[in-house]
Amino acid sequence: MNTLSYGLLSLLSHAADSGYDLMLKIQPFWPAKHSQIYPLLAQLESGGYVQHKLVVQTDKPDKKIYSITDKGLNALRNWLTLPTDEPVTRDELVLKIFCMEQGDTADILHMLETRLAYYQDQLQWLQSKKETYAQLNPSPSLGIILLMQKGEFSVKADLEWTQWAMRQVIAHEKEPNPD
Amino acid sequence: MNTLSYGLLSLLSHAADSGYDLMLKIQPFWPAKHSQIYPLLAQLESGGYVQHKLVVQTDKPDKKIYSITDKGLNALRNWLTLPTDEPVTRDELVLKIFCMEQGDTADILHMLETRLAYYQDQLQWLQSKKETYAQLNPSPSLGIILLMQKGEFSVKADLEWTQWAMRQVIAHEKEPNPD
DNA sequence: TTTTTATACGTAAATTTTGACATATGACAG
DNA sequence: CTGTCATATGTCAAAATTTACGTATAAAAA
Repeated sequence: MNTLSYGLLSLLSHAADSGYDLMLKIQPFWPAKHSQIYPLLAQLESGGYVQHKLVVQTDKPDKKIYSITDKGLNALRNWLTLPTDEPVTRDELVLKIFCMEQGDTADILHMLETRLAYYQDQLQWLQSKKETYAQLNPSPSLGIILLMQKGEFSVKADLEWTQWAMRQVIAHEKEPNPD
Repeated sequence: MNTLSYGLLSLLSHAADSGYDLMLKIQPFWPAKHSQIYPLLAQLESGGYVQHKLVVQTDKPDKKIYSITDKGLNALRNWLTLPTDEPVTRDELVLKIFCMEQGDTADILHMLETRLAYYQDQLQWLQSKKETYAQLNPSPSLGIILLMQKGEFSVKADLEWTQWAMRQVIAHEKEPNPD
């Protein structure tokens, strides 16, 4: 039982879902491809943590709807009492910033612009999620509210940094020698 | 040539360094164990991107000091012009928050307290780094300044969220039924 | 009408990352 | 004087993750 397995159980503790949709929904929290999700769900099922029923669809391919079992819920509750790993972030951009003096200012600015657009998309996505969730759900889950807020705090800080960094890079280019 | 390889070249573009110290220095940007660093440095050397000389020490074990070659610098400069991967963050805490309703409030609060201490340590480390760097270096590298600021923006946002989340959890516990 | 996109599942190979095992020196604490 | 810690390098196995290969349906776009 690795962290991704618990992540899947965590999603399933809210509602039963297909492997395909679990894969889509877990992306913001723990990026994983379907080639990792499907075998893991089979493994969880063989361990008795989840079970599935086949749902036949006419407009789309048939799917397997997984639901969490009592054993799965117990495993989840126990996991919540265990020490929590520190977060891990890997960002190619920071490695490039570290040696930015080696490259052209235009390339660095282009990289920062692309990243800015990425963060803006993220923020828009978050805010639309927030709206639709508030509309659909009368008594929202505290956990989901906390997570949406975490995302917003984080992306806004990244967004501000990117804009600040772009200004710094431009200022540095215009005034390379202050004497 | 994967991202970690470029990360090592990026560090080496500032100064020659040992595998051990490169391993320590790259942690904040791209976590990696020495078992990953040493073979990669050997691979980079066989590719002609870096070279090393043995430095004999009396008080400590001997070490290999790696330096970047012209070929390495060219590879680094080319890398700066290529598209940049999106950042990847994996945080067990957010998966736990998602199903926090399944556990005890005390366990969740304990998790958040531990995380709070972690972020406070990070912030302290960053600010001490900032000071020592400013003192040691008369003309600081723009890249390093940008990165230290990025870290500070990010950790401060995480810190604020954690404190906010703890207040939310406490409020939610005290007033579970508003009617 | 052909191609692309989204849905939906699956496996196999390659890459990346972690954890364990291994050795060695000097300092420092118990 | 014995164990632990920081330094320093290395290999090997296992686990986690990504990329590629593979099938299939239906809608939408080109």
